[in-house]
Amino acid sequence: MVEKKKTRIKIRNEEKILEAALKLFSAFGFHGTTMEKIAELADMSQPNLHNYFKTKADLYEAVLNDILTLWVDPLGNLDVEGDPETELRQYIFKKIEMARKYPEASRIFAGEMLQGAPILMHHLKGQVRMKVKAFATVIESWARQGKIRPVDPVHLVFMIWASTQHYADFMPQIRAVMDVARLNKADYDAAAESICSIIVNGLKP
Amino acid sequence: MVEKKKTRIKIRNEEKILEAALKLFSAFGFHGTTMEKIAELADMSQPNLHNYFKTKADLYEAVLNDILTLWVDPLGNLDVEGDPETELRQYIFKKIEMARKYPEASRIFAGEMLQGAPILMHHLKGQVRMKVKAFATVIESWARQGKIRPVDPVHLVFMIWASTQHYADFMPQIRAVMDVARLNKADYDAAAESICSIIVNGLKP
DNA sequence: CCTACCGATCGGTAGG
DNA sequence: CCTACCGATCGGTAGG
Repeated sequence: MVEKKKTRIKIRNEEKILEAALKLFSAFGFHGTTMEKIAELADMSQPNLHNYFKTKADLYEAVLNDILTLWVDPLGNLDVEGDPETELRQYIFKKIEMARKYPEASRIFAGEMLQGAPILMHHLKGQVRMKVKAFATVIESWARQGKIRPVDPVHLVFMIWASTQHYADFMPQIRAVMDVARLNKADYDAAAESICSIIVNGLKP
Repeated sequence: MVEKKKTRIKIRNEEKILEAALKLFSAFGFHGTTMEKIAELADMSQPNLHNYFKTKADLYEAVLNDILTLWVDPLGNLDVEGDPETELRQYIFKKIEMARKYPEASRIFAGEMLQGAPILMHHLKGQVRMKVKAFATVIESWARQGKIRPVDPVHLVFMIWASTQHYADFMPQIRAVMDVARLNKADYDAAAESICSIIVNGLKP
């Protein structure tokens, strides 16, 4: 059997396809992306893609699943024992950093939302809701202890997610308004700092 | 000439087409929407659409232009003479109300952003930047007068836009997390109230 | 993994 | 404003 060699190439190719697909799907959406373009970017023939992913829809789902772990998981959680200011700052900076490092992932999720999240709905009701519940528990505990002002934790988490992901999803508007060709790390940090200062101060008792 | 009668029907049909196109483009994107489907929803034959809009791209642009006035304009502005809390509350509630009443408009803009805003870029560098400049002037004036804490006005306005539009653009996630089939007016108001309280308190000197 | 190719869909036009 | 239809594109398969 020469399976070993084949398998290594297969794995490499699968990665190349997923990478190319992520870039194109995030930039042009599902219907705006052709298998031909993905094949081109992955440096393969178009029919060959179907040896790795049966259909275009399968490939799209694979891309979504691929980034789901990367997107939802490493977010971590607030430590109820920690100081609200420190914990929230950490959380917000982590989110901004993800918008900076993985803008395609952010955009593909946003695109899914805009279209009603047909594929992601299942995860939204599972993983994502759990994340929010955990977040809410900590916020409510802090409020009870008088460490922060009482606030609806669900709207708070939406506010944080929206404000941070905005820097990936609405990039063209941000570049146009700020009049820069590209945002550098300092710009993202300044954004995170602004968001932090408003939210942290906004939650002071 | 029977032009008068014809014109009236033509105007009515054009409206029907634009309405149908807005719904479908916002739900499925440009490439995910077919002229056939638009025709169906507008209750006309597909070839007849081309009598009103030469190409699909033209129709799409017409939809964008149509909502641009509705979206950017009536936002109004902050009154520098006014009380920061009152003014910001009004602004945020107006934005949430727009997300509630015109979610399709919000989503079509978001979709455009995700794809790099090829058509909207011109307006982003014009109208939208002007709006931000005007907003920034008021914020900075308030900060100088000591009415609010100094804060980067650009990041502040992005924060407000992102947080409010989120309730239109990320509807599926919001419904899944809140575990409701539909958000009613009270839900939107509660969201606006949460956003307001954090931002207004966050800006207190 | 490639060449060749099919069937379906879609935007747009002709012609009345 | 309709019927009929064309040309191009695209996802996917056959067969080797």
